[in-house]
Amino acid sequence: MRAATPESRRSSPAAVSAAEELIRATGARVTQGRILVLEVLQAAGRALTHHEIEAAVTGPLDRVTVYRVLDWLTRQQIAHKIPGDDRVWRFTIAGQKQAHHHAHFQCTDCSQVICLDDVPTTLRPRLPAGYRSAGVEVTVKGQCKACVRPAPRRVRR
Amino acid sequence: MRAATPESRRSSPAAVSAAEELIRATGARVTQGRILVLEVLQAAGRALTHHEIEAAVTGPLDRVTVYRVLDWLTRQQIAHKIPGDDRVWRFTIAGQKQAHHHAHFQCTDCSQVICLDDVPTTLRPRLPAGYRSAGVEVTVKGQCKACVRPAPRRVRR
DNA sequence: ACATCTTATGCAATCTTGTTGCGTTTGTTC
DNA sequence: GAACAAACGCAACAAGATTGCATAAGATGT
Ligand SMILES: [Mn+2]
Ligand SMILES: [Mn+2]
Ligand SMILES: [Zn+2]
Ligand SMILES: [Zn+2]
Repeated sequence: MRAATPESRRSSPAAVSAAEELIRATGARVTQGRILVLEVLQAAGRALTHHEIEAAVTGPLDRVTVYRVLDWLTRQQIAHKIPGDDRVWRFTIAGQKQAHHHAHFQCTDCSQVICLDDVPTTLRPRLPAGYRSAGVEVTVKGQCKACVRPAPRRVRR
Repeated sequence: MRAATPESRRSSPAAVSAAEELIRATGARVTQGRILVLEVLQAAGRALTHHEIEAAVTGPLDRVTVYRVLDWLTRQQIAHKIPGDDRVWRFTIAGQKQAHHHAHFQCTDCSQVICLDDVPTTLRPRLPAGYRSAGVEVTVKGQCKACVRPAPRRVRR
């Protein structure tokens, strides 16, 4: 809150990270786990699996805690939780503009997911009587940059 | 193949069911498991989970066999395999017209899936350089008829 | 700085969905 | 019916995710 706690050991630019700020704004506790996981998500340019997040976090953080932090971030709408064709959840930070209507790309080879922020999902599909629409999800299937190469390699998860 | 077989609408044990016909046409073996599972899918008006199919099959049929039959039906393109937000695959028979481009509806409350045959999925999203599109999947999220009622009940799987 | 209260965490156990290996049964062809 | 390959049943396995509970750590007030 107040200006500067003298915290300059870090090579990172901000004394209080953007992640920390975001978490504090929710009113909930600002914990190490939440900061670390959110920073990983913010640094990634794509959707990450639980495994990838756990591996990317600096220092030890329990598997279950990562699950719980991700669940919390999703409930706070700070993160997106995306189901994949490999039955693995992936998570991204939820930018402001991409709040509701945006599409995803998922690679049919390695299952990686990225957000396609500029794809308009303005369909208005006709539903059967009694059904209520709350939004449309568009997922482009195909090959990502890495997998479109001559010898498509199966990325190990 | 020819027009000949008149569709008897009887649900009584037919001499040769439509399911049996379809399976035989693939050239593979016409087994009890395949017939039973396919008949269940044909009778259902929506996408079914492995659990639902196993329960709906008359007589004992091993869990694993149901998985293998569903996998076979999918490879034969007789069935669709649809990923759900609850990490559970669902299966529908693949009608002729809905062969490739059609949308799905998934209920945010009970996770049920139905096919929306008449929704055009004609978007052509712009992908990052190097990415290759192989099709677009459109899923409408919302509440199904059962869950849109005054007291939305969580359907137990 | 300390005491206190609340919430989040670590760890083990458990659950759920789906897969694999292998010996036995069944469908098809001759 | 015999022979052969394909499919099946069963048990074990695997991976992702969840739950229960004792302990640790964040927040708040003094
Ligand atoms: Mn997204
Ligand atoms: Mn379908
Ligand atoms: Zn890929
Ligand atoms: Zn529903």
